[in-house]
Amino acid sequence: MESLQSLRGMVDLLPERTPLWQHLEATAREHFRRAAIAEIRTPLLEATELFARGIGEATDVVGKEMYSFTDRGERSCTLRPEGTASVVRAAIQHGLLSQGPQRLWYGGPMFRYERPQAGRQRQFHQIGLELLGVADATSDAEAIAIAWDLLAELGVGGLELEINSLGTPEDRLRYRAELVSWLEAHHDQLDPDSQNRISTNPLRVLDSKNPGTQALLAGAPTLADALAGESHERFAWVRQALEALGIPFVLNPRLVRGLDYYGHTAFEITSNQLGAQATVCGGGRYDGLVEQLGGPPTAAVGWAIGLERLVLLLRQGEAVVAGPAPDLYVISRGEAAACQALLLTRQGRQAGLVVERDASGGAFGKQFKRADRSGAPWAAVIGDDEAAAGVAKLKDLHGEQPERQLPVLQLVALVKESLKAASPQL
RNA sequence: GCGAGCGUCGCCAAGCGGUUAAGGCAGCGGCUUGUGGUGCCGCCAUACGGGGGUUCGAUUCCCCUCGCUCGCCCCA
Repeated sequence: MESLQSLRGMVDLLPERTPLWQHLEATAREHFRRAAIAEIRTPLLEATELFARGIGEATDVVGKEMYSFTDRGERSCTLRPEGTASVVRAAIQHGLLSQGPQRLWYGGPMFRYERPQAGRQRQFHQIGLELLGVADATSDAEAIAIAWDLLAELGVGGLELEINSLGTPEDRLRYRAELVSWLEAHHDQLDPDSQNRISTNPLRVLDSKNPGTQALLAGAPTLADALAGESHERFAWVRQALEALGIPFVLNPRLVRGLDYYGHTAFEITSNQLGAQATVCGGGRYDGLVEQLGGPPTAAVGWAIGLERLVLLLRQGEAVVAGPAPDLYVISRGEAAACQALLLTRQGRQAGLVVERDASGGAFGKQFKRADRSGAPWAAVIGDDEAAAGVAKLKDLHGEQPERQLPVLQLVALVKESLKAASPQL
């Protein structure tokens, strides 16, 4: 038989890696708990229209990166490419917004049909925060602070927070018109990609990586100049709040987010150690989205962290999280002994111990070899004699304590005692 | 969607036109038929991603294809 492989861009997370992921998820959960943010879980599959309306028809994500198909009921369905649209949809659908501001987080897989490369997969994982129904500038800073502190606690160094203001929809419309006419006037000096974007998504020309274009852009009208006075004031408040919190940031007037729903504050947290995909966390304010998806006018701000990229950074810092070693490794030989060993194993587990049982039935020598490799401090040995007597031998694998023979319940209690002595906080 | 590099055992990796296709790690078995961590011995790719071609002969050269990796685009 020909063997099968996972689909392109779909990655298996092997047992060696899962402890690190669990650590990361647990840390994130704890930060959300302390920030009084509740978890929301929404389906992976949504109506295609949700993303078309929410993210924007003209964006790359919607235009060419979605996993869409028609189901048996002739509905166009899409595997979610991001989390915000679903969360907003759920909040509207269940009337959450009439119950006051919603502080929500989510996590899980997202799907985008792209060419895989460093820090980019077709199925990838995000955790994200959405604050719905909060309009004040300090909430923007609060959202950023939660992300910043989480990344800091995980031990990710060398991060940079970049912020910008995209202003109101009117600001952007006005600026867009200015920029387009300027770009058209300089059409011949632009790189081909940027020339195309004049008609598709002119704001994105601003963060072109083409050096010639970047140099040229120095003379282009800036978004900051196009902002109305109120937008300016609002952005000043956000910066002031960040300063008050002691969170360092750099202004990046060229920072333009690729999803249509962003306005006012936009930010990214980047690392120079990630290769081409430098953004670990991206987010901003999206005051118009709820209404656009059929809900009441609702101000909102949020972000998402890419877990694969985070893991990349953590692994560079050698932040290795070891899997758990068992407290007790159970060895047996013979049918009656195996049964007794299983009983001991279960009693140990019921008492809260981590117990691994060797089911090979092989030579004791081999079983001890595996016991040693498991890292367990104790081994319990049951052969025919012990099985007949209803006892087990307890062997100290790390220390020098002599081997003892005792009834299984006492053995479990003894191992528990020894662990308590080793780490009193248990 | 475009560009570049790479594909030899579960992992790392030599071989670069004729080899029994090295070696290391892991795994399995034994020395040690009931006691580990060391050591020693044995086993572990008719097979070099797949398909064509060139050649007396191809893992080694050429073409196609698939996959991986990195970059562009885009984004977390």
